[in-house]
Amino acid sequence: MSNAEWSVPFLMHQIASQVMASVNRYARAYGLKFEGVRVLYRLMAKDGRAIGDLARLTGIELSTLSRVVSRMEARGLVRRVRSEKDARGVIVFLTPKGRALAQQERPVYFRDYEKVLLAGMSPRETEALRESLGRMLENLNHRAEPESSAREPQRAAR
Amino acid sequence: MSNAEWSVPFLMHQIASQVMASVNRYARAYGLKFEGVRVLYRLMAKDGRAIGDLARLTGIELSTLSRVVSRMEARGLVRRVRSEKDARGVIVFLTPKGRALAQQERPVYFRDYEKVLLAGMSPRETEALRESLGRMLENLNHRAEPESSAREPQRAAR
DNA sequence: TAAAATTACTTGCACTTGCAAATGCTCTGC
DNA sequence: GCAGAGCATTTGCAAGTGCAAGTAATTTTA
Repeated sequence: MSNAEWSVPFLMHQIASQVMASVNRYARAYGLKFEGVRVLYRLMAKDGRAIGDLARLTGIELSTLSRVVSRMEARGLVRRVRSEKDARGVIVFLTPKGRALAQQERPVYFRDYEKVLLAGMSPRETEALRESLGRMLENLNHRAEPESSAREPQRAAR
Repeated sequence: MSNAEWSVPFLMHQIASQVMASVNRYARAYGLKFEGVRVLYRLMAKDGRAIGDLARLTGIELSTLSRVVSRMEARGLVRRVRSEKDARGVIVFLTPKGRALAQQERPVYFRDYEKVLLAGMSPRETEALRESLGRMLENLNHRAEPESSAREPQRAAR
């Protein structure tokens, strides 16, 4: 029975957090972090989204995302517009500047990091990997917490 | 050409950060976060490690880790001992309490989260996945930043 | 063998985060 | 058509984070 540090969740975390740290260092030059980059790309795929939709799509916590968007807005990458249909909601749009940045930096995240990670793998292997990742994401979204299997955290050690 | 949000680094991040958030919520009951859990497990595999080694192993930033260890120490889970061989170094040991906690909670992270992620996959598929993850981790550790492929971040937009 | 460089951590600081509470809208039932 | 419930988002606050600058010990170098 191998070490917990080699379980899939830990491996994923290890890899993802290293990539994220690297992206953060890189993206600092234009005032973004990984989360901001992700928002940019989501808006590239479909512009004009509610904050809550972005949060659900990216898995970023709502209040965090609200502030991420604020910073992006301050940098002129996106713009908030109060929804006309429902004045509670805020719709986020890319500005031309934001669009240009996404276009310009896309290869870095989309191709370069992927290239590093997938180095030495066969197309068959990367295809299988991509599929497994998709599956895991679905699994997560359908059953977020693993309370299925056990007790609640009941110790109030705080 | 598909969307950047479906590239491997992004997928990994999405999955890992959701798991991490879930672990954080769960582990809060006994005052830990994912990083603390990881330290616990690393020490279970081999007790008595230098802070720097732990940082390298886990990929956690050194100063962050130093403080993670401080908090764990304050909770009585680990103990710092100044190294005798090299008085610059600090060796971190599990306390009985820390060991007990790791033992008790291991299934949650080791089995339960893995179960959620891997639901519906064949043994063959999970084996391939595990191998791919290992490969990616190696790739990262051998070539951390993707500056290989392109320009430096030269805009000083700050 | 003493200054200089290096290593191993820790700390100060400015900033970011997540939760909980607040704000400001909209819908429901009566 | 208005009180109360329910949403979408923002904000206050108490931690936590990463970088840069310390501190302290060791190794290198001249």
